Amino acid sequence: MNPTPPRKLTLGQIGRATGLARSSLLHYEALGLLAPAGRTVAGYRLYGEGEIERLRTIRRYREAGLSLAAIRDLLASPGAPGPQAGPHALLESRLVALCEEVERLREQQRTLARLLAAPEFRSGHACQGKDAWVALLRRAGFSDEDMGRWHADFERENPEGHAAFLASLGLAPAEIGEIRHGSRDGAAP
Amino acid sequence: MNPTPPRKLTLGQIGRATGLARSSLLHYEALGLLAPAGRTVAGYRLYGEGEIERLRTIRRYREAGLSLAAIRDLLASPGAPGPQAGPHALLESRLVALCEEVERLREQQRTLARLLAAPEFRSGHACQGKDAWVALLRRAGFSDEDMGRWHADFERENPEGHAAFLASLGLAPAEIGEIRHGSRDGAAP
DNA sequence: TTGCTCCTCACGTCACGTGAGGTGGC
DNA sequence: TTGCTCCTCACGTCACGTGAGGTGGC
Repeated sequence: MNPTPPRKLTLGQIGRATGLARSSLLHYEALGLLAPAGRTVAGYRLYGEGEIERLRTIRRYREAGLSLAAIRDLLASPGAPGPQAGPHALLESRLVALCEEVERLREQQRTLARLLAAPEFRSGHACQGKDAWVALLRRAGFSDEDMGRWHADFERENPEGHAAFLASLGLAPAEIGEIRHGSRDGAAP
Repeated sequence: MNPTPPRKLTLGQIGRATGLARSSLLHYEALGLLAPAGRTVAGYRLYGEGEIERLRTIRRYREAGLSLAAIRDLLASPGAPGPQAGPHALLESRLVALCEEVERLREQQRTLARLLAAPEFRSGHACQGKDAWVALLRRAGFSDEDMGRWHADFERENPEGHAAFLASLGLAPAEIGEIRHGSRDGAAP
């Protein structure tokens, strides 16, 4: 008669089933995000289908970078209650905030490239040429446009330093002038 | 004779001079990154030119996203000692690691967009149309190419969901087919 | 005397990770 | 009996932020 009673999982089992660490699950429990469905006589936590679903939802939100506090609010709100603070608005604001985060990291990359271009770092080391430099920036995710912007910023804030750096890459004077002042008159894409 | 004895600064003053919070300076001191040049009789910390320079260096590295431990190592190493772990290699590896960070955040953005495109979030709310949706993704830093990739991923992993979402934006069937299957035969860039 | 700055603990933040010391189940 | 899993504290991580309670300097 009973259509296979739903199998209950222990902590480690539900962790593996949802791809979360045991410590994470215990942490969620401590925060009131997720309680086990019950316990065995020995005190082992037991979880059912509902908990698995809830954990999958939590995991999705975590992958979207939401804080556990935000997730608690989202799971608590039935539909879309408040005027501004509904779940929809929360996800939207996170989406836009991530854009600012990305911009911050890209700024850090530009700062690092500037540090690496400084004489202290260019001298002692095995002095790399242009190709190695470009390859490094490519690995760092710089597009052609990013590189152009980076050179323009460098030129604006420290023209002599920029020139010295380009020379240290082993570039010919003509090429240096082109990069510094973008005299690409004759070239058509 | 004395060419103006170098003015010593207190904690708050050097904080303002370098753009760092008092708590940060105290923290750096606790970690052994920066010690005051001396103290007044009353115990006030006093900093000189050397400390200002050192703090500016620390700040530059922090802006590049280096950890305080990494900065300690950088400031301790005289030139480029080890085989791999020199300052140059450290900055390079951070530069590349940031690229992976950026990719992670962009992945979070795609996840969020998928969540916002789900029926739960499309229904209850004031159902926005195509323009509002595109504007949101633009604000989040999505390029045309990013949007194209996002739709392609969505289509691959959940074709019906994708179709339903596009319909909920108020698009015409022809437009929907175009986005789903990229039938842009007649268009030339 | 009134603000302002400075001092030294010491605890909080965030999402867990990592033992320590002990027990249950096959 | 041997592994394996589970339990409950409790402290560590990272770079600070934030008081609490008290003192110096103009």
